[in-house]
Amino acid sequence: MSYEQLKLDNQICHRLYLASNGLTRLYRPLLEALGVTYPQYVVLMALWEEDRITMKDLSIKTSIDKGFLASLVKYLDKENLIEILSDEQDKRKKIIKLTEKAKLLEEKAKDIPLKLICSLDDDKINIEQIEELKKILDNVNFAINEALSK
Amino acid sequence: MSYEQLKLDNQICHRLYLASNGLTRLYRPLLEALGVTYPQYVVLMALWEEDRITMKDLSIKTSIDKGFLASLVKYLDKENLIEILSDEQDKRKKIIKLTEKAKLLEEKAKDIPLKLICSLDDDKINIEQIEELKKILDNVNFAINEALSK
DNA sequence: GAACATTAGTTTGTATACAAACTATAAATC
DNA sequence: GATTTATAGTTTGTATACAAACTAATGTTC
Repeated sequence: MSYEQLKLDNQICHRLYLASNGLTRLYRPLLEALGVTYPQYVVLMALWEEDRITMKDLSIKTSIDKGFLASLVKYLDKENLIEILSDEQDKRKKIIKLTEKAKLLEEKAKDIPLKLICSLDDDKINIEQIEELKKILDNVNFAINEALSK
Repeated sequence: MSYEQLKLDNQICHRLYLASNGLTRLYRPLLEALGVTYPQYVVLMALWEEDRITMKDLSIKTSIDKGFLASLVKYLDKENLIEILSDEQDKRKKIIKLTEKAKLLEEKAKDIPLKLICSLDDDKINIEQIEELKKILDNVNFAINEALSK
Protein backbone atom coordinates (compact mmCIF):
# COMPACT_ATOMS: atom_id res chain seq x y z
CA MET A 1 0.00 0.00 0.00
CA SER A 2 3.13 2.09 -0.18
CA TYR A 3 2.86 5.23 -2.32
CA GLU A 4 4.74 4.91 -5.61
CA GLN A 5 6.37 8.31 -5.30
CA LEU A 6 7.81 7.40 -1.89
CA LYS A 7 9.55 4.25 -3.14
CA LEU A 8 13.30 4.53 -2.85
CA ASP A 9 13.74 3.28 -6.39
CA ASN A 10 11.82 6.29 -7.69
CA GLN A 11 13.93 8.80 -5.78
CA ILE A 12 16.31 10.85 -7.84
CA CYS A 13 17.57 12.48 -4.65
CA HIS A 14 18.54 9.16 -3.13
CA ARG A 15 20.56 8.30 -6.22
CA LEU A 16 22.41 11.60 -5.98
CA TYR A 17 22.99 11.06 -2.29
CA LEU A 18 24.45 7.60 -2.93
CA ALA A 19 26.60 8.79 -5.83
CA SER A 20 28.03 11.67 -3.84
CA ASN A 21 28.79 9.58 -0.77
CA GLY A 22 30.16 6.76 -2.89
CA LEU A 23 32.52 9.02 -4.80
CA THR A 24 33.81 10.56 -1.58
CA ARG A 25 34.61 7.05 -0.39
CA LEU A 26 36.34 6.23 -3.67
CA TYR A 27 38.42 9.38 -3.32
CA ARG A 28 39.54 8.52 0.20
CA PRO A 29 42.39 6.13 -0.64
CA LEU A 30 43.59 8.38 -3.49
CA LEU A 31 43.65 11.45 -1.28
CA GLU A 32 45.51 9.63 1.46
CA ALA A 33 48.67 10.25 -0.56
CA LEU A 34 48.05 13.98 -0.13
CA GLY A 35 47.04 13.68 3.51
CA VAL A 36 43.73 15.46 2.95
CA THR A 37 40.04 14.60 2.87
CA TYR A 38 37.64 15.34 0.02
CA PRO A 39 36.40 18.78 1.14
CA GLN A 40 39.94 19.81 2.05
CA TYR A 41 40.97 18.75 -1.46
CA VAL A 42 38.16 20.88 -2.92
CA VAL A 43 39.58 23.91 -1.11
CA LEU A 44 43.04 23.12 -2.44
CA MET A 45 41.67 22.76 -6.00
CA ALA A 46 40.06 26.18 -5.71
CA LEU A 47 43.33 27.72 -4.52
CA TRP A 48 45.46 25.94 -7.12
CA GLU A 49 43.21 27.60 -9.66
CA GLU A 50 43.20 31.01 -7.98
CA ASP A 51 45.51 31.72 -5.09
CA ARG A 52 45.30 34.55 -2.52
CA ILE A 53 41.56 34.96 -2.35
CA THR A 54 39.33 35.88 0.58
CA MET A 55 37.29 33.46 2.68
CA LYS A 56 34.21 34.89 1.02
CA ASP A 57 35.46 34.25 -2.51
CA LEU A 58 36.70 30.81 -1.53
CA SER A 59 33.25 30.04 -0.16
CA ILE A 60 31.60 31.20 -3.40
CA LYS A 61 34.07 29.36 -5.63
CA THR A 62 33.73 26.05 -3.80
CA SER A 63 30.09 26.53 -2.75
CA ILE A 64 31.19 25.44 0.71
CA ASP A 65 29.35 27.06 3.61
CA LYS A 66 31.35 29.77 5.36
CA GLY A 67 31.08 28.09 8.76
CA PHE A 68 32.37 24.78 7.48
CA LEU A 69 35.01 26.54 5.39
CA ALA A 70 36.37 28.14 8.56
CA SER A 71 37.05 24.70 10.03
CA LEU A 72 38.61 23.41 6.79
CA VAL A 73 40.89 26.43 6.59
CA LYS A 74 41.85 26.01 10.24
CA TYR A 75 42.91 22.43 9.51
CA LEU A 76 44.81 23.34 6.32
CA ASP A 77 46.62 26.06 8.23
CA LYS A 78 47.57 23.64 11.00
CA GLU A 79 48.90 21.25 8.34
CA ASN A 80 50.96 24.09 6.90
CA LEU A 81 49.19 23.94 3.53
CA ILE A 82 47.92 27.51 3.61
CA GLU A 83 48.72 30.82 5.21
CA ILE A 84 46.13 33.30 6.42
CA LEU A 85 46.91 36.93 5.62
CA SER A 86 44.83 39.88 6.68
CA ASP A 87 43.71 42.53 4.23
CA GLU A 88 45.17 45.92 5.18
CA GLN A 89 42.48 47.85 3.27
CA ASP A 90 39.54 46.00 4.78
CA LYS A 91 40.34 44.52 8.14
CA ARG A 92 37.31 42.22 8.07
CA LYS A 93 38.77 40.27 5.18
CA LYS A 94 41.20 37.40 5.37
CA ILE A 95 43.23 36.31 2.42
CA ILE A 96 44.07 32.64 2.01
CA LYS A 97 47.38 31.84 0.40
CA LEU A 98 48.92 28.50 -0.52
CA THR A 99 52.25 27.50 1.02
CA GLU A 100 55.08 25.99 -1.03
CA LYS A 101 54.17 22.63 0.46
CA ALA A 102 50.64 22.91 -0.99
CA LYS A 103 51.93 24.06 -4.36
CA LEU A 104 54.12 20.98 -4.57
CA LEU A 105 51.10 18.82 -3.73
CA GLU A 106 49.39 19.95 -6.94
CA GLU A 107 51.87 17.95 -9.00
CA LYS A 108 51.07 14.90 -6.90
CA ALA A 109 47.33 15.53 -7.26
CA LYS A 110 47.14 16.02 -11.00
CA ASP A 111 46.58 12.33 -11.80
CA ILE A 112 43.86 11.81 -9.19
CA PRO A 113 40.83 12.75 -11.35
CA LEU A 114 41.90 10.32 -14.08
CA LYS A 115 42.69 7.57 -11.56
CA LEU A 116 39.23 7.96 -10.10
CA ILE A 117 37.51 7.69 -13.48
CA CYS A 118 39.66 4.69 -14.35
CA SER A 119 38.61 2.89 -11.20
CA LEU A 120 35.07 2.87 -12.61
CA ASP A 121 34.05 0.24 -15.14
CA ASP A 122 33.88 1.99 -18.52
CA ASP A 123 31.33 -0.52 -19.79
CA LYS A 124 28.92 1.13 -17.40
CA ILE A 125 29.88 4.76 -17.94
CA ASN A 126 31.37 6.35 -21.02
CA ILE A 127 32.49 9.84 -21.97
CA GLU A 128 29.21 10.86 -23.59
CA GLN A 129 27.28 9.91 -20.48
CA ILE A 130 29.70 11.84 -18.29
CA GLU A 131 29.25 14.92 -20.48
CA GLU A 132 25.48 14.51 -20.42
CA LEU A 133 25.57 14.08 -16.64
CA LYS A 134 27.66 17.22 -16.29
CA LYS A 135 25.17 19.24 -18.33
CA ILE A 136 22.12 17.98 -16.44
CA LEU A 137 23.80 18.51 -13.06
CA ASP A 138 24.64 22.09 -14.01
CA ASN A 139 20.96 22.70 -14.66
CA VAL A 140 19.93 20.91 -11.48
CA ASN A 141 22.44 22.84 -9.39
CA PHE A 142 21.32 26.10 -10.94
CA ALA A 143 17.69 25.31 -10.12
CA ILE A 144 18.60 24.24 -6.58
CA ASN A 145 20.47 27.47 -5.90
CA GLU A 146 17.60 29.46 -7.26
CA ALA A 147 15.15 27.60 -5.02
CA LEU A 148 17.39 27.90 -1.96
CA SER A 149 17.85 31.62 -2.37
CA LYS A 150 14.10 32.28 -2.37
CA MET B 1 49.60 27.10 -14.57
CA SER B 2 46.82 25.14 -12.97
CA TYR B 3 46.17 21.68 -14.40
CA GLU B 4 42.97 21.52 -16.46
CA GLN B 5 41.81 18.29 -14.88
CA LEU B 6 42.07 19.80 -11.39
CA LYS B 7 39.82 22.77 -12.18
CA LEU B 8 36.64 22.70 -10.16
CA ASP B 9 34.59 23.39 -13.25
CA ASN B 10 35.79 20.12 -14.78
CA GLN B 11 34.90 18.04 -11.74
CA ILE B 12 31.90 15.79 -12.12
CA CYS B 13 32.34 14.76 -8.48
CA HIS B 14 32.04 18.31 -7.26
CA ARG B 15 28.78 18.75 -9.16
CA LEU B 16 27.39 15.60 -7.55
CA TYR B 17 28.57 16.76 -4.14
CA LEU B 18 26.83 20.11 -4.61
CA ALA B 19 23.64 18.56 -5.95
CA SER B 20 23.40 16.09 -3.09
CA ASN B 21 24.07 18.69 -0.39
CA GLY B 22 21.74 21.19 -2.06
CA LEU B 23 18.87 18.74 -2.28
CA THR B 24 19.28 17.79 1.38
CA ARG B 25 18.98 21.49 2.22
CA LEU B 26 15.88 21.82 0.01
CA TYR B 27 14.33 18.84 1.79
CA ARG B 28 14.92 20.30 5.23
CA PRO B 29 11.90 22.64 5.42
CA LEU B 30 9.62 20.00 3.86
CA LEU B 31 10.73 17.33 6.32
CA GLU B 32 10.27 19.64 9.27
CA ALA B 33 6.55 18.83 9.05
CA LEU B 34 7.46 15.18 9.75
CA GLY B 35 10.02 16.04 12.41
CA VAL B 36 12.77 14.07 10.68
CA THR B 37 15.97 14.76 8.78
CA TYR B 38 16.82 13.48 5.31
CA PRO B 39 18.58 10.21 6.27
CA GLN B 40 15.89 9.48 8.86
CA TYR B 41 13.31 9.99 6.10
CA VAL B 42 15.22 7.55 3.87
CA VAL B 43 14.93 4.91 6.59
CA LEU B 44 11.21 5.60 6.90
CA MET B 45 10.74 5.33 3.11
CA ALA B 46 12.47 1.95 3.17
CA LEU B 47 10.19 0.76 5.96
CA TRP B 48 7.02 2.15 4.39
CA GLU B 49 7.92 0.03 1.41
CA GLU B 50 8.84 -3.05 3.40
CA ASP B 51 8.16 -3.23 7.12
CA ARG B 52 9.65 -5.59 9.71
CA ILE B 53 13.06 -6.11 8.20
CA THR B 54 16.41 -6.63 9.87
CA MET B 55 19.09 -3.98 10.37
CA LYS B 56 21.12 -5.77 7.73
CA ASP B 57 18.35 -5.67 5.13
CA LEU B 58 17.58 -2.07 6.01
CA SER B 59 21.23 -1.22 5.49
CA ILE B 60 21.25 -2.96 2.10
CA LYS B 61 17.96 -1.41 0.98
CA THR B 62 18.96 2.14 1.89
CA SER B 63 22.69 1.70 1.20
CA ILE B 64 23.25 3.38 4.55
CA ASP B 65 26.29 2.19 6.48
CA LYS B 66 25.44 -0.11 9.38
CA GLY B 67 27.16 2.08 11.96
CA PHE B 68 25.31 5.18 10.89
CA LEU B 69 22.08 3.20 10.58
CA ALA B 70 22.39 2.19 14.23
CA SER B 71 22.32 5.84 15.26
CA LEU B 72 19.39 6.64 12.96
CA VAL B 73 17.39 3.72 14.34
CA LYS B 74 18.22 4.76 17.88
CA TYR B 75 16.79 8.21 17.16
CA LEU B 76 13.67 6.88 15.40
CA ASP B 77 13.06 4.58 18.34
CA LYS B 78 13.40 7.45 20.80
CA GLU B 79 10.88 9.41 18.70
CA ASN B 80 8.52 6.46 18.86
CA LEU B 81 8.53 6.00 15.07
CA ILE B 82 9.84 2.44 15.14
CA GLU B 83 10.01 -0.54 17.45
CA ILE B 84 12.96 -2.89 17.69
CA LEU B 85 12.07 -6.57 17.93
CA SER B 86 14.51 -9.40 18.37
CA ASP B 87 14.47 -12.45 16.14
CA GLU B 88 13.74 -15.59 18.15
CA GLN B 89 15.37 -17.88 15.58
CA ASP B 90 18.57 -15.91 15.26
CA LYS B 91 19.32 -13.88 18.34
CA ARG B 92 21.90 -11.73 16.55
CA LYS B 93 19.22 -10.24 14.35
CA LYS B 94 17.02 -7.29 15.17
CA ILE B 95 13.80 -6.62 13.35
CA ILE B 96 12.73 -3.04 12.78
CA LYS B 97 9.02 -2.38 12.77
CA LEU B 98 7.09 0.83 12.14
CA THR B 99 4.81 2.19 14.86
CA GLU B 100 1.29 3.46 14.14
CA LYS B 101 2.65 6.98 14.46
CA ALA B 102 5.12 6.35 11.63
CA LYS B 103 2.46 4.70 9.47
CA LEU B 104 0.32 7.80 9.80
CA LEU B 105 3.28 9.94 8.79
CA GLU B 106 3.36 8.26 5.38
CA GLU B 107 0.14 9.99 4.42
CA LYS B 108 1.69 13.31 5.38
CA ALA B 109 4.86 12.48 3.46
CA LYS B 110 3.34 11.40 0.18
CA ASP B 111 3.33 14.88 -1.37
CA ILE B 112 6.90 15.71 -0.44
CA PRO B 113 8.62 14.32 -3.57
CA LEU B 114 6.33 16.32 -5.84
CA LYS B 115 6.69 19.45 -3.73
CA LEU B 116 10.43 19.18 -3.98
CA ILE B 117 10.39 18.83 -7.77
CA CYS B 118 7.97 21.74 -8.02
CA SER B 119 10.28 23.99 -6.04
CA LEU B 120 12.77 23.63 -8.92
CA ASP B 121 12.39 25.78 -12.01
CA ASP B 122 11.06 23.49 -14.76
CA ASP B 123 12.63 25.69 -17.44
CA LYS B 124 15.92 24.33 -16.21
CA ILE B 125 14.97 20.70 -15.64
CA ASN B 126 12.28 18.70 -17.38
CA ILE B 127 10.99 15.16 -17.13
CA GLU B 128 13.19 13.77 -19.90
CA GLN B 129 16.29 15.13 -18.22
CA ILE B 130 15.24 13.66 -14.89
CA GLU B 131 14.76 10.26 -16.49
CA GLU B 132 18.10 10.54 -18.26
CA LEU B 133 19.75 11.57 -14.99
CA LYS B 134 18.19 8.60 -13.21
CA LYS B 135 19.53 6.19 -15.83
CA ILE B 136 23.06 7.61 -15.78
CA LEU B 137 23.17 7.69 -11.98
CA ASP B 138 22.13 4.04 -11.82
CA ASN B 139 25.11 3.20 -14.01
CA VAL B 140 27.41 5.44 -12.00
CA ASN B 141 26.24 3.97 -8.71
CA PHE B 142 26.64 0.47 -10.04
CA ALA B 143 30.20 1.25 -11.13
CA ILE B 144 30.99 2.91 -7.80
CA ASN B 145 29.77 -0.09 -5.81
CA GLU B 146 31.76 -2.39 -8.00
CA ALA B 147 34.90 -0.30 -7.49
CA LEU B 148 34.33 -0.01 -3.72
CA SER B 149 33.89 -3.75 -3.26
CA LYS B 150 37.23 -4.56 -4.85
C1' DG C 1 31.92 -30.74 21.14
C1' DA C 2 35.99 -27.68 21.28
C1' DA C 3 38.32 -24.41 18.16
C1' DC C 4 37.92 -21.33 14.54
C1' DA C 5 35.56 -18.46 11.28
C1' DT C 6 31.62 -15.81 9.97
C1' DT C 7 27.83 -12.78 10.63
C1' DA C 8 24.66 -9.10 12.89
C1' DG C 9 24.86 -5.36 15.18
C1' DT C 10 27.14 -1.66 18.54
C1' DT C 11 30.50 1.68 19.93
C1' DT C 12 34.04 5.04 19.32
C1' DG C 13 36.62 8.43 17.09
C1' DT C 14 37.11 11.76 13.50
C1' DA C 15 35.51 14.59 9.89
C1' DT C 16 31.56 16.55 7.37
C1' DA C 17 27.60 19.87 6.80
C1' DC C 18 24.98 23.58 8.12
C1' DA C 19 21.78 26.68 10.83
C1' DA C 20 21.94 30.24 14.05
C1' DA C 21 23.93 33.35 17.00
C1' DC C 22 27.86 35.97 17.53
C1' DT C 23 32.05 39.68 16.91
C1' DA C 24 34.33 43.11 14.50
C1' DT C 25 34.82 46.15 10.81
C1' DA C 26 33.11 48.98 7.05
C1' DA C 27 29.42 51.53 4.48
C1' DA C 28 25.34 54.20 4.34
C1' DT C 29 22.09 57.44 6.18
C1' DC C 30 20.63 61.10 8.76
C1' DG D 1 30.16 62.50 12.94
C1' DA D 2 26.92 59.67 15.52
C1' DT D 3 23.54 56.00 14.37
C1' DT D 4 22.11 52.42 11.67
C1' DT D 5 22.80 48.80 8.42
C1' DA D 6 25.40 45.57 5.98
C1' DT D 7 29.34 42.55 5.40
C1' DA D 8 33.31 39.15 6.59
C1' DG D 9 34.34 35.82 9.30
C1' DT D 10 34.01 32.84 13.89
C1' DT D 11 31.79 29.92 17.16
C1' DT D 12 28.51 26.63 18.80
C1' DG D 13 25.33 23.01 18.61
C1' DT D 14 23.36 19.18 16.23
C1' DA D 15 23.19 15.77 12.82
C1' DT D 16 25.59 13.34 9.15
C1' DA D 17 29.00 9.72 7.34
C1' DC D 18 32.10 6.19 7.86
C1' DA D 19 36.31 3.44 9.25
C1' DA D 20 37.82 0.46 12.69
C1' DA D 21 37.55 -2.03 16.69
C1' DC D 22 34.43 -4.35 19.37
C1' DT D 23 30.60 -7.94 21.39
C1' DA D 24 27.70 -11.68 20.96
C1' DA D 25 25.52 -15.23 18.52
C1' DT D 26 25.72 -18.61 14.78
C1' DG D 27 28.17 -21.82 11.44
C1' DT D 28 31.89 -24.73 10.20
C1' DT D 29 35.61 -27.88 10.73
C1' DC D 30 38.21 -31.09 12.83
